[in-house]
Amino acid sequence: MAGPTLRDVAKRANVSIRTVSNVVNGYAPVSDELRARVQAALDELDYRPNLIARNLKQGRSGMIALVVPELDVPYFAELAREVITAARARGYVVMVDQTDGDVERERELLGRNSRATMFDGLLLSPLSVTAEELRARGHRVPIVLLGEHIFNGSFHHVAIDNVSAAREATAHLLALGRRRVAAIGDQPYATGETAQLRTSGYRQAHAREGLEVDERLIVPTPRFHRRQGATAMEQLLTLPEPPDAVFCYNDLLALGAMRALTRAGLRVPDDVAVVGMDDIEEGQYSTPSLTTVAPDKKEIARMAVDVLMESIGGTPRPPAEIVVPHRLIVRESTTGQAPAVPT
Amino acid sequence: MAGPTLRDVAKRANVSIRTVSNVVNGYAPVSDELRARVQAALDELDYRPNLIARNLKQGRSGMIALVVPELDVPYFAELAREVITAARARGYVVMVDQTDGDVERERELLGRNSRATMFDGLLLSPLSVTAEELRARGHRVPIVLLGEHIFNGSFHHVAIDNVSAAREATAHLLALGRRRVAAIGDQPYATGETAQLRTSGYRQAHAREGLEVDERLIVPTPRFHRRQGATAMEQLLTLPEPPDAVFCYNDLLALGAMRALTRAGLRVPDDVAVVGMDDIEEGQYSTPSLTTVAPDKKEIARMAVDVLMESIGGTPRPPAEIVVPHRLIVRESTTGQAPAVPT
DNA sequence: CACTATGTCTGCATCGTTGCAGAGCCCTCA
DNA sequence: TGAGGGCTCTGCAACGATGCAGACATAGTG
Repeated sequence: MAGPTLRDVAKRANVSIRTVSNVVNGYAPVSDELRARVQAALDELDYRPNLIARNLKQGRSGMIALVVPELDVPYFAELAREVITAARARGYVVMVDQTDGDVERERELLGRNSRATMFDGLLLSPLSVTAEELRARGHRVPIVLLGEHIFNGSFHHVAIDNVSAAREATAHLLALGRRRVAAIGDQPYATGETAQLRTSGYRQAHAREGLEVDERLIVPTPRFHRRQGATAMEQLLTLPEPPDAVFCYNDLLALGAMRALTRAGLRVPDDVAVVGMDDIEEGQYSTPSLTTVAPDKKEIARMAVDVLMESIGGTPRPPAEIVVPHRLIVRESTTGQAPAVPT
Repeated sequence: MAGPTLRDVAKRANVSIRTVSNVVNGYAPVSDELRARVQAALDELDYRPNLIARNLKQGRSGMIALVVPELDVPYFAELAREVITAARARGYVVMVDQTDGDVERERELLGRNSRATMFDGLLLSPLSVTAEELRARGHRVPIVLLGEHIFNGSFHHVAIDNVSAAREATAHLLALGRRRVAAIGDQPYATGETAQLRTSGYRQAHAREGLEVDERLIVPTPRFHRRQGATAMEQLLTLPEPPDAVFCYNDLLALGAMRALTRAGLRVPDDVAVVGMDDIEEGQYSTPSLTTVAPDKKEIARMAVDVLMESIGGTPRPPAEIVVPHRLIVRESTTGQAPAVPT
């Protein structure tokens, strides 16, 4: 089972362990003849370095962990892809874990026996655990927060400007002449900070147009899945004056809402226009295709990994809030116009 | 940066390193008084065990790797979720990596300096690398193959019965009275073994009904993304006698195909019925919702992890091909009937 | 020719943890 | 009283690799 070690190779080539190590790593000059002899032994035994041992000696593992609530939520899957790619470019591999939004699971990360010590750094997209709590618990491993929770000065944090993003999405609907614009996805409680930012963008857009917000049009949802979007939409349709547009706090909610609208026999965007957030690929292929606010995921991943690398590298900057650009992508669900080709 | 070690704690509590280790692990009996003293020191220093050192000593890491072509392909994301859950139940964590279907990246896994040595086992969903090649290269780590490639006797392999699955999907379309059933996703070359199995199921379904297959209705696609589905569908629509149904080799192709149909002004399923494979969540919320063949992903993940654990545990069984159940889920894209509630 | 510089190669210590074997100590029982 | 046994606790070695300092041989210099 266990493979050959440096010692085995050294014995076979009749050299010191250290020399084999040097050949493997190309660290020190080794004469051609000896190198050949060692290389032969390496090949014959099919030597593979034991990375765990190397890690122990070097005090680093070359691994970072990415912790997200749910990996099968497209936004996180797409983000994970970018993080893996970005980390790879820096010579790191990524361990992906999901917490299912379970506070306990998120807390485990910080606990006494957490696996966190195995990693050089942590990228965390927390759902339930608060930054306060994160700070309170000891942490020995550099952490960068992704997308969720507001800045509290304790951690690096990479996200888009949620208020502007939501304001622009809502403004787009208002500019189309819609006057009863609903919002799906508010979370008026402690861990719903991101959702609250979006609600406040939604309000700002109305305020700038001098419009009142009908509070009944703001529908909170505990989670951001298709199902909640559908349910919220159904609920909105029972209002005496149903909405003529909906701003959903992510694309999954929007897709669920569109599904509910279609089922109710309504047309998108003719009867109700729909906007989402996240720009998941699915929204390009839905019927109708989905207008959305696209965060620059590549950039989020790249910045997060970069900042984490810096923290690991030992030049820790003071915690910074890094704002990544976003842009509104207009598709059929608000204009009825098919864009030329799905991008 | 570096945290306190057992030695630091031992010094503080004025006991031997070994005793601290015993307290941490609960291995040996320790008197209450001493345990309290050690525990106090542990708490004061906020000791966290160095898992890398533990791993080195114990010769296992408690990590397995899951390697998939693309993490943002919903099927793989959903599978990854199940694998992570299944592994977690067995006390393992999962490192997820993606190869982008790049042969080189897949080969790296097996190379001299592969990270594979860091893991106790490997779950591999290969796209380009052949099982032959996998076998040819040395591998010291237990490997279980997922879903792709046919059995060649060298590895454990977990998958559904692709031939039956494709046959049932096609038969469903034929049973609805469709007579020009197209197939999107064939891959008539070395690494397209899974696709070929599906094509052969497609042919079997026709044969059982005594029907000829129009070869022009079989459209190969290099990859299984929405875009290829749309392109293939567009191509099919240019035929003198376009199809009245399509069997797509996965759900993404099917969603792309539906998008192309809608854009061409055709109705699903009235003009063209569509079936996919994989049962990704997106298909429950598409318009129309998507009829599909659902592999039991939970079971795939569970079996794969179980078999891998066995191999790791040192009771290696001879490589087995494990067939996991699947079932046809009928939705609007073939019958026009909305199921009661998206499940 | 003595002396330093250079180029190769090696042994020892170490990373932080756990396995193993055994040292004390106290208690029990013949 | 003394042998035997159980309970605690400890030191040493080892997992497999790398950092460091130095040994040795050869080459270069005045």
